[in-house]
This record gives sequence, structure tokens and C-alpha cells, in this order.
Amino acid sequence: MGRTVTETARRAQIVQGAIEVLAEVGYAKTSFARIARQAGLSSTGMISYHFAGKDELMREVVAEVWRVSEAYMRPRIAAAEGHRARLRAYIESNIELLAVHPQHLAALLEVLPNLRGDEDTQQGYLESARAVLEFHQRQMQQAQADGGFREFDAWVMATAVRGAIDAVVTRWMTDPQLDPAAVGRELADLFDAATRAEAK
Amino acid sequence: MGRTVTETARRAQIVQGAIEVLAEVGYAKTSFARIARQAGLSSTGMISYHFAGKDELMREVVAEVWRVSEAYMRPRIAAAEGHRARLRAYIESNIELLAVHPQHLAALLEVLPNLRGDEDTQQGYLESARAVLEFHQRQMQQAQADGGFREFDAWVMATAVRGAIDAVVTRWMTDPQLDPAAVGRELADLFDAATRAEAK
Amino acid sequence: MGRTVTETARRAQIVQGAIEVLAEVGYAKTSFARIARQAGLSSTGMISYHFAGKDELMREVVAEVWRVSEAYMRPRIAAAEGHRARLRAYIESNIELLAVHPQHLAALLEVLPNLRGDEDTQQGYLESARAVLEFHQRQMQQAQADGGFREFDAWVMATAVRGAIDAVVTRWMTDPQLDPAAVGRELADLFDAATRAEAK
Amino acid sequence: MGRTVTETARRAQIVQGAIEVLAEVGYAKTSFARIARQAGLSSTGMISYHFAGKDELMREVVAEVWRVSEAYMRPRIAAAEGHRARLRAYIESNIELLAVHPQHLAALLEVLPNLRGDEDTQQGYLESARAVLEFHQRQMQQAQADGGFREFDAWVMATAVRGAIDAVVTRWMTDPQLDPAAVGRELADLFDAATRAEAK
DNA sequence: GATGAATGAGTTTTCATTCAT
DNA sequence: GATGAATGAAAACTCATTCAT
Repeated sequence: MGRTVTETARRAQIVQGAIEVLAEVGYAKTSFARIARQAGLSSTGMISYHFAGKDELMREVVAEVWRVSEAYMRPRIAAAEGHRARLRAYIESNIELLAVHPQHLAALLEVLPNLRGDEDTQQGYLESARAVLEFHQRQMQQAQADGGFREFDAWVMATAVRGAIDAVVTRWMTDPQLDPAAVGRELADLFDAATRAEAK
Repeated sequence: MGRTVTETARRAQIVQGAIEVLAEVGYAKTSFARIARQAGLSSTGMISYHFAGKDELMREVVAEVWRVSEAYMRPRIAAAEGHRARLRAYIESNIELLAVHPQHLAALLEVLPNLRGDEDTQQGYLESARAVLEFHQRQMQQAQADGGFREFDAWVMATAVRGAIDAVVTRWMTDPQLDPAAVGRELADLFDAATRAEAK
Repeated sequence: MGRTVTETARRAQIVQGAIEVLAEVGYAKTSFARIARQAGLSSTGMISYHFAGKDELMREVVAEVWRVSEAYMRPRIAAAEGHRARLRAYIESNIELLAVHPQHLAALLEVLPNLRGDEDTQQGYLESARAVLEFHQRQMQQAQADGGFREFDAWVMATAVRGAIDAVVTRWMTDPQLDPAAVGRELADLFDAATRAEAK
Repeated sequence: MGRTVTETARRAQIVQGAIEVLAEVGYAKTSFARIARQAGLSSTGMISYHFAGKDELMREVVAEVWRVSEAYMRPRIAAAEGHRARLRAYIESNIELLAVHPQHLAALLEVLPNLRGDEDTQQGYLESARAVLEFHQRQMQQAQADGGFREFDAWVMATAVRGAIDAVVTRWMTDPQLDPAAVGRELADLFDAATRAEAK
């Protein structure tokens, strides 16, 4: 709020550096020193100057990845018609992100499990994570009500979708020649079969 | 190799402490100091005395969780008859572990993503992880050949199963009143539907 | 490279402290803690902040002693005329350094034998040490060709000169009332006799 | 005094291990742990059990090297006739030790400069070192009195001989294909020329 | 006597943060 | 505002020594 242009640019530069380091070496080895080097800064003090603390920086990383993901996924999901197509679009566009922004999802998976401990941050993260999950839950319940989806526990299904996508991201980190498009299609097929109302 | 009784007992005690700390505070905040306190040791030096380094300790944690999981899951999977029952037994028994050994799976999820970087360790882990995945792949391909499973990419399916289970474990860590048995059943239903040969 | 004034000054201060500690307690007991105390620093962290590691600090110590020695010896050797006078100037000016910079040569003798093990460092040191030795070898061979020196193995002679000087430095460390000037003259006489073309 | 056979054997085994480690990695990196491994002992405690402390072990190392050196050099020096031949025998036999006991002299050079600090040990070492030096001094003064040697400061000459030999040992440590016999002869020639009464 | 386990002070190094300019 | 220097707590690990058996 009320940030100058250079200030905003500096913060973006640092967040970008953090994403790269997180994707490359993992959360445990991501230090201000490493980020500063990556971002071309001369001292770690500069990071502390621009961010209230490590937590704020990490929260910004999450926010940035969210922003990028939303920008890519939302229109693709919106373009889909019907519950099944939307679920497919969600899964496929999410995995396509691997090719578009190779480090963002990896960075996210490094940060999220390590945000706990800090009360406020955790609370905030848990809330938004739960909100997202609940949104998907409601979508699925609507689909069940509309007759397109079979009966299943929506929480478990939404959690499974997330976990499956995350697992693909994780494997892709150590095996980048994986074809995201093909895997995305397969995964969408999988959950299409898992959710589809049974043929009678 | 060639360890005395006392030595073995101490190592087990330290590994147990490490598992507890990992499950409670996460990998990034798991230090020798914290583990020593948890295990009731007077100094961090003792851990270094019994383990060649942090890596060796973490590898032992993985091995211990693996051992415990095997001991619980193997007989339950072996008791199942038919491909579909085996897949169900795999998923359900894995998630049941949350109730039986509440901290082990959580600790595993903390350690695994952070083992990278160390050449030898990672190599070992990647190999065995890939071996497990390939085993499941082959199981599924056999099931497809036998006609019980529909056509799908076995690698994607195996990865999705793992990811879904891990996601449940992760959510359980922040919401322990989740009922593992029920969730396990639901998740097994999910993948039963996802793999089942289509009704005609 | 690209160091600020403050940075350079701090590094010099630390190197000076290291030289003093090395001369006083020897390499084995020279710790960052000891150096920090000697240099009036509040923490050992500061040394790590300014130097990449103990090796870099020790290399800087060697470089500093080398610089000081060169500054003192080079003009005195250059002022000498003829091979025999130059050898004398080399030996005498080297030993005179004991009086001018009492701790520098002692520190050097502590550091040099302990630099081994570190691949890069050792390589660098061995190379420059060999280069110096070879320079002296060539000087002596030239002197032999010019007829002023008798026939002898130049490598052995150069090594003996170095060893004799180092031995004097070592003895001086436990017996500082030794008169460097007098010893230097005697040692120069010794090698003058050892190298002199035989009277016929 | 009053040691059993096994006790004596154990001590010898440890001293031998210490000599090997000292020669290989240098004093600074010579720890009880390293020595225990080298000597095939299961714990460092055993070293402390057999020796009062690190100092005593190091003193034993010095004593052992002395014993071995004496056994080799003394008869060879005794066999020489005349002052000049004796000086030659001293230098040559000392350097020949490099081939006979490759690690002993190297270990000695590592230990000696690091014995300072401990009052008693240092006192003892300094005394015996000074005694040896004085012995050589007297030998040389006798030779001067007998007319075979020219006038020079005997202390400087004795120190130079020691230093030259030590320098050869040091160089040999990093360049073991050096031919000790040849170098010994050259070095003896050198000091023969340096001490010889001038031809008139 | 002899041994393996333990100790706790020590090492270098890295950390996020603060401060003076 | 912005920057490089400094801080001191904490990290993993090693050390020679001690102790219970």
C-alpha cells in the first residue's frame, strides 16, 4: 500500500529470486543469503528492508504463484461447459502450468508445508486453503445434485485431486522430460472415471 | 553392522525422537537440539556420536517408517484376493496407519522432499521410490491384462494414488479428528471407480 | 575484488590478528575465537562474514607476509651487485625481517605446513613455492655459468638455504634475544663458502 | 615401567598409528579418533586409557622416532673416521632414513613445532633439542680446534645443517620420487664445502 | 584391567535481523 | 530512503577426556 514503483519492482525481483531458489534447493536450504545472490542483491539486509520478515516474503511467494496460476487457469476453466469439462479444465490447466512457469508450482509445494508454526500466517493459509477446498467441494456437490457425478465424499475427492496434481508436480521436479499435456489428459481421464455417474 | 545392544537401543531412541519432532515442527525446524531434548538426551553431541550426520539420521527415519508401514500393510494386502481388493487394501491399510502410528507418516512426508541435494542419499531414495512406483505400475498392468481394470496410464494412476494418500496425511496433520477408516474407504472407492473396467 | 574501504580495513585487521595469534600459540591452537579476541571483535561470526572460510583467511595471511617480505627484501637484493652479493643480501635481509616484523615469519612457518589437504589451496601454494625455488635455482645456475659459483646441485642448494633460514626463524621463536643481524651475516658467510668456486 | 607385554604392545600399536596419521594429514588434523581408526581400535577412550593425554602420546611419538633414528644413524656415524667424514655420515644417514622409515621423519616434523604450550613437555623438548644442538656445536668446535674446519659460528652451522635436512624431508613429503641417497650426498658436499678449512 | 558409551566444551559456519550512515 | 556492515544466537559437528561396567 502506497509503494513506489521502484519499491514494487524490488519486491518483485526478490520474490522471483525466492521462487527460483525454492524450486532449486528446497525450503530447508532457502536462506536470505541464497535469495540475495540469486536476485543479484549485495546484502541480505536488503531483503529484511523490503519485507517484514521471512514469513512475509514466503507469503508473497505464495501470493505470486497464486496470481500466476489464477491468470492461467481461470479463463481456461471458465471456457469449459458443464461440470465434467470444468473438472477436466481445472486438472489439465493446472498441470500445464508446469510447462509455462516451471518453478512456480515447485516453489509453492516447498513453501506451503513449512508455513506452519507462525500463528497468523498459518491461520491465514489454512483458511484460504480450506476455502479453496470447500469451493471445489461445493462445485462437486452441485455436480452430484445435477446428476452428472456419482455419489462420493466431495472432501475426499477434492483432496485426492489436489494430491494427485501435487504428486505429478513433485515427480516432474526430478524428471522434467515428463510431458505435462499428456499427463494432464490422463489425470483428467482418471478423475472423470472416478466421478462419473455410473452407466445403468 | 556389528552394533552392540546399547548402541542399537540408543539409535532407536534417537530415531523415535526425530520422528516425533519432525511430525510436530516440520523438517525446517527439526534440529539436533530439539531432537536431543525430545529424546531426553543431555547434549546434541550424543546424536553426532551415534549417527554419522544429519543425513544418516534422516535416512534411518525413513527406513524406520518404511519398516513399520511394511509390517502393518503387507499382511493386509496379502490377505486380499483379486486386483481390486488388493488396491483397496493398499489404500485403506496405508491410511489406517494414521491411527496406528500417528507420527510416522507425517515424519516421512517431512523428510522425503528435503533429502535432495545429498547425492548418495537422493540416489538411494529416488531408486527405491521409483522401484515401489514401478511395482505398482506392473501390478496395475497385470490387472489390466487380466481384464479387471480399464485402460489407463499405469504410471499416472500409481502416482495419483500416492499423491491422494499423501494429501490425506497432510490434511490430517492439521485436522487430526479426521476419521482415517472412513476416509480410507472413500478413497478406495474413488480409485476403484477410477480403475474399474467400464460396464457395457 | 570490488571491496569497499571498510571491508578492506576489516580484512586487514583480521589478518593482522591472525598473524599475531599464529605466532603466539601456533597453528593448531589458532581458532576463530582466539583471533576475534586478539583483533578486538565481538564474535567469530564476523570473521566468517569477511572470509569465505578458514582457508581463505590463512591464504590471506600467507599473502600478507609475502607482501611485507617482498617490500623489505626486494630493494635490498636489487641493490646488491654480483651473484655472491645477491645471495648474501637475500639471506641477510630475510633474517633481518625477524627484527622488523617479528611475528610475520613465525606465522608463515605455522601456516605453510598446515595448508595441505585443501586441494586448491595446496595446489596454489605448492605452485608458487616451487616457482620461487625454481627462480633461485636458475639464479644459481646462472652464477655457475658465469663462473662465480662452484658446481653443485642447484635444487639442493636452494632448498638448503630456505631450510637454514627457516630453522633460524624457528629457533628465534623460543629464544628471541638472538641477534638477527649477526646470525644473518654468519649464515650468509656459510652459504658463501658453500657456493664459492674453489680456490686453485 | 612395570608394563605388561600386551600393554607395551598396545602402546606401540597406538604410537605407530599416530606416526602414520601425523605423516599423512599433519598435526592439526591428527585426532584421537583418526589415530584410533588407523590403529584399528574401537574407541578413542582406549588411547586415553593407555596414555595420560595427548601430550604424552606425542612425546612417545618423538621418542620412538628418536629411537629408530638413533638405531640407524649411530653405527653409521661411528663407522666414519675424522670430523669431515662424521659430518657427512650424519647428514647422509639422516636423509637415508626417508627411504627406510618413510613416515617417521615426517611425523617428527609435524609434532615438534606443536609441542609448545605445555610447560613440562616444552621444557623437556627444548632441553633435549638444545642438548643435541650443543653436542653438534661442540663437535664442530672440536673440529675447528683440530684444524679440519674453518672458523664459523658453530651454533649457526649446526642450526643450518638441521634446517637443511628438515627442508629436504619437507619437500620429500610432497615429492616422494626424490632420490634420498643422491640428495644426501649433495647436501653432505654442500656442508663439507661450507665447513672446510680454506685452501691456502 | 580393559572397553564402549557418554560428556560437554570446543570448532567453523550460517542464520535472519538490526544498525549507522 | 537505501545500503553495506555488523550482530549474536543457533546450527552441525569434533574434540580429548571420563565413567560405569
